[in-house]
Amino acid sequence: MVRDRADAILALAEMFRTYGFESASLATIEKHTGLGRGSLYHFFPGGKNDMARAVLDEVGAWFAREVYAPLREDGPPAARIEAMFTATGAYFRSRHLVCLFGAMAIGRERERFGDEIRGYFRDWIDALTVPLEQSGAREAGLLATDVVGGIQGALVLARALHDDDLFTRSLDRLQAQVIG
Amino acid sequence: MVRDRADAILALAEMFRTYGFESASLATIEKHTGLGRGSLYHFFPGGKNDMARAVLDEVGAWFAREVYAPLREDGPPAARIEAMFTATGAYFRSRHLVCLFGAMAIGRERERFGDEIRGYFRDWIDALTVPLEQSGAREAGLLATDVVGGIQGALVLARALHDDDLFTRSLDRLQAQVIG
DNA sequence: GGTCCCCTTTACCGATCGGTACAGTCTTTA
DNA sequence: TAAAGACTGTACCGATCGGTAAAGGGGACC
Repeated sequence: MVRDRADAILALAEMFRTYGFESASLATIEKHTGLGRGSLYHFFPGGKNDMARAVLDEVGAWFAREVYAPLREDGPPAARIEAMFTATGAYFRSRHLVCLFGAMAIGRERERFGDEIRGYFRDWIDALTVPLEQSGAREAGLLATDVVGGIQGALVLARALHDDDLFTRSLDRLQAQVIG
Repeated sequence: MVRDRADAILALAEMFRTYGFESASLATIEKHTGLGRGSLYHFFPGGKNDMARAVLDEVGAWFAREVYAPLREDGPPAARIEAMFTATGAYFRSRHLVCLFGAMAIGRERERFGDEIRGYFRDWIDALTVPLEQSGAREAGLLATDVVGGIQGALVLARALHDDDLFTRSLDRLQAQVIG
């Protein structure tokens, strides 16, 4: 089960997606991670704040590595954009259609983690702008904003309507909209 | 200040937008509404659950009256769609760019208020589908889904980036996309 | 004036909150 | 084998949580 800090971070991320950051109590965290209070405060001396920061770091690093960096690589822009949709689609589908940064942006956590949230979306939009521009799109920056926003909206709507396929099909339409 | 139940509901809605439903404590609610605990439980015998349901009812009724119904009226479809963007844009801009239903869809409140959340978005999409279809759009239902999702995404992104104008401009682009 | 009813105030409840303290148990290293 | 450091279990802390009980205030109506 949970063996070290890295494992704990993954379990915490899953928890925060399910319960939300503020509503995830330490008792619930203990139960879901299998870690006692002493262990939790050993790995995260700052308590829940440290846990959230570690989770956001992990997720942010994943996106930087698996999404943002590939968007800037060489090769056909359309293929890179398609890879982004594939990667992010699979990511959120296997994570209850919750984007932790998006959820925190909507809630009060925005005050505490504003910089991390802003950085996540800024980096995503900036990275997506690159291949869009290379593929000859006018206003690539605005288009990238609409695509990232469209993905976030699809998450909200799919969760609201309990319709996982809606998310998949929305992403398909977004993709078709930017690459023929 | 808060004189009756209707006033209280407006104050509660403002509170839930700021703090989120689960994180808004009764102490905070007392302070923001100016109502004592006895008064709150007099107006809302079921506690926070009743408060949330009353708030969702009020918001839902507002959208039904000010957004969904006008979308189904007579007249030029494009004008009705434009009116929807104007009304919802002004609504969310004056409410901290938070959609209570969207926020609850992302969070754990979805379990408790799933029917209300689902109804809100279903009604919105269904109503928007009408003028889109009348204006000759192919796949009007899917287009309506994308527009409603786009608005939700714009809310998330604008809050994440602390950029109110981003919300306005995103809505402008969405509008231009569906009505020339 | 008396009586009802809507609303409010206040005190209180057990449960749970996030966090701390600290002794104890492993595993690693010398 | 001994010491050290990484990790864990448990008891505990004051504060706050959502909710309840009951007495009192203040008009409206008879």
